[in-house]
Amino acid sequence: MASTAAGDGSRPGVEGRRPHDPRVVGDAPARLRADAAHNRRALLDAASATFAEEGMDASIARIAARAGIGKGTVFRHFATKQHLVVAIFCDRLDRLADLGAELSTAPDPAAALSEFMTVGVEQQASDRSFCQAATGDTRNDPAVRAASVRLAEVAETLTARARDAGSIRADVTGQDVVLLLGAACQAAAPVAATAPELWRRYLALIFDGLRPQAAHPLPHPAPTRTQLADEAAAAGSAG
Amino acid sequence: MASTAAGDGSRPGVEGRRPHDPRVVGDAPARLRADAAHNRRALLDAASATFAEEGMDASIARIAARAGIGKGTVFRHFATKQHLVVAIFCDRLDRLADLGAELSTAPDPAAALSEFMTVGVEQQASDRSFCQAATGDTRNDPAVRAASVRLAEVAETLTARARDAGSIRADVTGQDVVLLLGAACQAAAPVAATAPELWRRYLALIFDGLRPQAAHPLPHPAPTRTQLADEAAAAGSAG
DNA sequence: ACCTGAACACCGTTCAAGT
DNA sequence: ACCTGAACACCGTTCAAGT
Repeated sequence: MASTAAGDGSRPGVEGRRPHDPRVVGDAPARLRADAAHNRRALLDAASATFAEEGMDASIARIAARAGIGKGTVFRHFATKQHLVVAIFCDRLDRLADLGAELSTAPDPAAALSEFMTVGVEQQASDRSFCQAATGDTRNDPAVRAASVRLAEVAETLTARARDAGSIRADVTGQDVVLLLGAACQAAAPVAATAPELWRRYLALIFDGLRPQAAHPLPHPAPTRTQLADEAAAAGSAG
Repeated sequence: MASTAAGDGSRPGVEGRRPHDPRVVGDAPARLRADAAHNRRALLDAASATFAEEGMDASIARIAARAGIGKGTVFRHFATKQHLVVAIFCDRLDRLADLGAELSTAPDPAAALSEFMTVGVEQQASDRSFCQAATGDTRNDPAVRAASVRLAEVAETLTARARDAGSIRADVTGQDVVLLLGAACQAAAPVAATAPELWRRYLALIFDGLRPQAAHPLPHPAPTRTQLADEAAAAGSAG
């Protein structure tokens, strides 16, 4: 339905791996032939919509058909289904970070933080694949980690401003805020079909927990900025 | 590793479907032959441990091998992989409900609710399949719905006591409490490998949101007790 | 350089043959 | 009544053949 697109094709470096693979590893936007660029865009659009509707286990065949391309073409653009998921997931994170950056100069810090969180949860709640990707191996991908770090930095700016204004307790970080987006989404997920706006309730409840009025000492320190990177190593050695 | 078991085989009715299938649909514990009962137990133990370690996409072949039985035997006991997941998931829910029932007569209502939530999140945080099951189609299974309803009722008892004692805000229900368990778990999940106890931080943060001190009006009503049942119908017609 | 569908490997599920 | 592994269908991935 929605013609919303994932990515703009400007970061195709990380995914494909073939003998004559034209894609580069840096952020230089490798020039694609016109038909390839068109197919890539159609693929990302189809995948984005299909994953949102059906979750991460939607089949590649369905996505390829929806995009009007052959199955093989999917794997020319993305070495693996996982890489395709990563590209879309990163795009969502980037978009939210962009919004956060805009909001970081808004006049009311508490309202800005609230708006940021609201959009973040809304984005996740309408996408069946988002929570799956956030929990699964997807988060260990380098590109996802990079996008996550940037998102956490933007969130930290928003959080610091709200904290300085006294709207938010002192012991909460931007990383906390980002992680709590998934929390609100997950709480509402089991009843999403009958109460699609329920996430607003749990976001509000969680936001009340961020306020200074009810603050009790937290039993565990906030995750560090590099902990997500360590996470990948830990997962690798554990698997 | 752990010899923890899922279920006690006393509710085998819902899953299997074969020509000479001996299992009944009610709660009468169909008498299994000694070898069948033994295999069933081994299967549940192996599946419980494997799903916890590797998540829901662990292969049936691995589980069967771990249990020391043939692949075919798995499907004699559970018509589908999903049914196996359901059996284990229900058992987790039941165990938590049991704990809640015990805690409902504890002297300190707020401490009892906190203890209930702590054990609930702890259980989920150490099980890679739990969040997946809570988000996926698993929750639409009738047996899961029944277990969820019972869990919500127990939680409501605990919540009502804490509410009456003035420890918890008036607009929060037992259903909310149950859904927020998944929230705390999900928030911590992305960093679980490097900070396995991080969920304590988010549970504490969420619990602070339940206190009356920071309460602001909630923008959405609590889910109703029957909403989970409606959920299954909605999901069915939508798919 | 890029596209494609046939071919391969893997996994959930079925079933005929065993005890 | 129950167990088992070979057989089937499906899906992610590869690759030789096309333009």
